[in-house]
This record gives sequence, structure tokens and C-alpha cells, in this order.
Amino acid sequence: MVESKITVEKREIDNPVIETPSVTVDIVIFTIKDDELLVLLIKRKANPYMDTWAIPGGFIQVREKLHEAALRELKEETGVQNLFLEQLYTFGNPDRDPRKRVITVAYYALVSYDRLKPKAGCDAKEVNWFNVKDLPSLAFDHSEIISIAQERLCSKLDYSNVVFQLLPKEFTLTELQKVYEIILDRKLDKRNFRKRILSMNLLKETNKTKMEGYHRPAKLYSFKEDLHN
Amino acid sequence: MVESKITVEKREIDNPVIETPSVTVDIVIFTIKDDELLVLLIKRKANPYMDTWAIPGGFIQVREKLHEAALRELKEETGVQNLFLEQLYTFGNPDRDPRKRVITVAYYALVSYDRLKPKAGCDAKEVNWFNVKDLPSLAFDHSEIISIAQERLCSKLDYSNVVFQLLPKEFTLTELQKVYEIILDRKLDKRNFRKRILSMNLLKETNKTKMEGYHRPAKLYSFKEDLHN
DNA sequence: TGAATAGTGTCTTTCAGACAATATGCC
DNA sequence: GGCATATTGTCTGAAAGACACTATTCA
Repeated sequence: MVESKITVEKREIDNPVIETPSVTVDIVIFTIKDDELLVLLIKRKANPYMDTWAIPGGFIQVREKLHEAALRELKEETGVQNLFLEQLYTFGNPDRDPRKRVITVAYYALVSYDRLKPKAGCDAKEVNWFNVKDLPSLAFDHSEIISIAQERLCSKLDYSNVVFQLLPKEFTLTELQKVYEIILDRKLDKRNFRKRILSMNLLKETNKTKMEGYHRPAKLYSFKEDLHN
Repeated sequence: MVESKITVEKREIDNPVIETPSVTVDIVIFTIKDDELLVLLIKRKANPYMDTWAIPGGFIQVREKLHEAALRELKEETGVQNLFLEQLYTFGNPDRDPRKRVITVAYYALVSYDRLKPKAGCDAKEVNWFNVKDLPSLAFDHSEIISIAQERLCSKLDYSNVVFQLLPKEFTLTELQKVYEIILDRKLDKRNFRKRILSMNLLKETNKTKMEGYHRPAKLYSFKEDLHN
């Protein structure tokens, strides 16, 4: 913010052409399907990294907040608007984009798979969900961004209810536990999990049950509030 | 990263002139002196916010990493190079700078007061340390940045040893506790504090002691490693 | 009644927090 | 001895983790 004389002089010496960096917003969009944690990727149609998979993103518009830019991108790709979205980190190494200096403010989001819009409507973009454990080679530093997002997501589980975004309105405790297990990539003890979750006092018991197969049906729960962070 | 047709079109409609945002790095520099948590501020000598206090910062140079830019700013202001420095958050509301769109990647740092360079050598900048509890009115959204930095610092205390940056190489447990108390802004129980800190196994007992007044001298400790996060 | 999942309780360990007496050094 | 700070341990309550049996539904 403060314009230091020293800075300006150095810039002019190092780089006579005034070159301002571009700023983009990129989003790691997570969902869960078939017991796998998935990330949304888009195949690039232009250089650099033509035909390489990348996380969705784009330049910020002049009058828009960073968070709004992220929401916009998110909506373009998934059709979803209300969900968990949080700033992750800003990546700005000078060589992360071979063309020119591009600084990206990375966000991550959680989307319930069944709220997604039918895939890729009008635009011809190639879009796909990939298992985080089995990602293709990615453009730019997007691999790093995803792995940092994944770490952050894991640590968020401990002290927040973000994960509720990944579930339908009503769900069983087993389904909830499954989501935790998929994200953390390890098994949890059923009794301890239920004890902990219920003691958080975020869940509301409905009087419905869910039958799935020839066995005892499970109670359905919902969230008390829509707070999600 | 991905250049979406939709995005480009919208930008052209909303704003025919291509206007790229500027990117700065701003730093909240904390230190402790006389039992107070201080923040370094600089009085602006240009508009906007001429003569208003602000946290130090500046434009990033074309070939420099974000972290390096923060280090450079930090060194310019404090003369200190090796310390705790961490990215805090990126602030980019379109109206945070009245001139034009400026996005700032905020960092925060901890500096031991006695490693600081003698204040403001050659440059005529007006620089000063302020108690975080008694800050003047600040330029831009710098108040918000500082308060977020302060929150982050508090929560970092629980699970890291960042605070060790604020102490000389060798220090007593009472001094260490004082630093915690100043940052958290509350008293801690001496026995519980010592129990917890020592159980972290980060401290090395030296065989020196420190006399200060007419009473029992205290053992000096140092850190086992230079890891600081 | 068999198959399949839902649902539940106890014990142990660990950690945080409340709380007060003794030790050491110098005047 | 007096003063001032350093140093130390116990108890209690809460939370996390290990661990196994009963309940319910339908074929």
C-alpha cells in the first residue's frame, strides 16, 4: 500500500517496462460420489498447457470482490450458489505461468453432488470430476493448490461443520460418518463418532427413517442451522 | 487460470477499458516491548490517505515471489531477516483503494524487539510502533487486516512455537509466559503453563541462570530447534 | 431364523484447569 | 530474617479412543 521510493526505483531498473501482474481466482471444488472425494477439473483449450487439466478459475472483474469472483466461477461450473466457499491461499511465484506474471487467489468449495447442474450445458468445455487420489498431470501449480486445499479441508473437519454441505438435507449418521472417512481417508469408530457429533448439538433428529436394503432402517437427521463454517 | 469465454465477454461489457488490478504485499509486523503487543505503522506521505498511518507494504516486483516481497518489505522496515513470516489473507474488495483496484496479499510477522535496526535510518519516513490495543485511525482496510492478524496470532499460539521469535536466544519461563499473556491478553496459571510448555519438548534447559533483582534467579532456557511454525 | 446394518455404554487415558506451599538468592 | 520471585504436584472434570453386543427390518 505504501509506495516506497526504493521499490519504485528497483522496479524501473529491473524492468523498464511497467508490467503489472494479472490476478485470477482459482477454485478447488470438492464433492463426494461413490465413496470417493472428487475434484472438478477442466481441460484447457488454449496455451499454455493446452489440453492439460486444470482447476476452474478466471480473471477477476473490475468491480467484483474476490469472494464474488470465486462464487461466479463456481456457479458457472457447477450451477450451485449456496455452499461452503473459503479463501485458501494466494499463489504468486513469478514463474508459475510461463506467459506472464499471474497471481492467483485460490479458494476451495464443497458441493453436494446431487445439487450439481447437469454437466456442462451449452459450453463445449471438457469438464470432469477426478478422484483426488488419482489426479492427472495438471497445469501450472494446480497440483500443489489441490493438495493444500485437501489438507485444509481435513483440518477444518475437526472444528467446523463444513462437511454438511456435501450431504442432502436429510441424512443418516452412517452417511455422515462415511463423508468424514472419505475426506480423512481412514476408518472411524462408529460409537465414538456418533458420540462426538451428537454432542456438538448441531443435528436435529427427524422422525423419518431411511430404508436401504433388507435390514434395520436408519434415523434421518438434519442440521439445526445453516451456519457453515 | 482457465480463460473462459464468458468471463472475457462480461468484462468487456462491464468495463470496456481493460483495467488490471495492482497487487501489493502488506505486512503486519508485531513485536513486544514493555509488556505491550506493538504493531509497526508508517505515516503515508502521499494520497490517498496522506498523513494517515498504515501498515508497511508495497508493490511486488516482477521477478519476486510473494513471500520474498514480504521479506523485502520487512527488511526495509526493521532490518531483520530471519523471523516468522506467514501469509495471512488476501484482501481485494474493489473499493478498498479509492484510486484504483488494488489487491493486497497480507502477511504477518513476529520480530524480537531487540533485534530491530535502529529506527528509520536514512529515509525520512515517519515510522512508529503502536500498541495494538490503541491504534490510530488507519488507511485503507488496514484496521481489519491487523485485527485478523491478531486473531490468527492468538490461535497460532496453541499449536506452534512462533512466539519464540519474540524472545532472545535464552530466556526464562517467566519471560516466555509473559509473552503468551501479552498476546492473549489474559493471565495464565504459572504451574499449568510450565507443565504444558515443558511437555511440548521444545525447550532445552541451559545451565545458566538470570538474576534480576534481589531474589532467586531463574533458569535460562533455549529452543531445541529453529523450526518456527 | 438368517442376513445386514442400526444403535448403544463402559473403561481408560490424556489434557486442561483450579489451586498453595516451599526454595533460593540477596539485602 | 525479610523480601521477592522461582519452582513444584495434586485433584477434578472433560474429551478422545479402544472395544462388543443388542435391535430391527425384511427375505
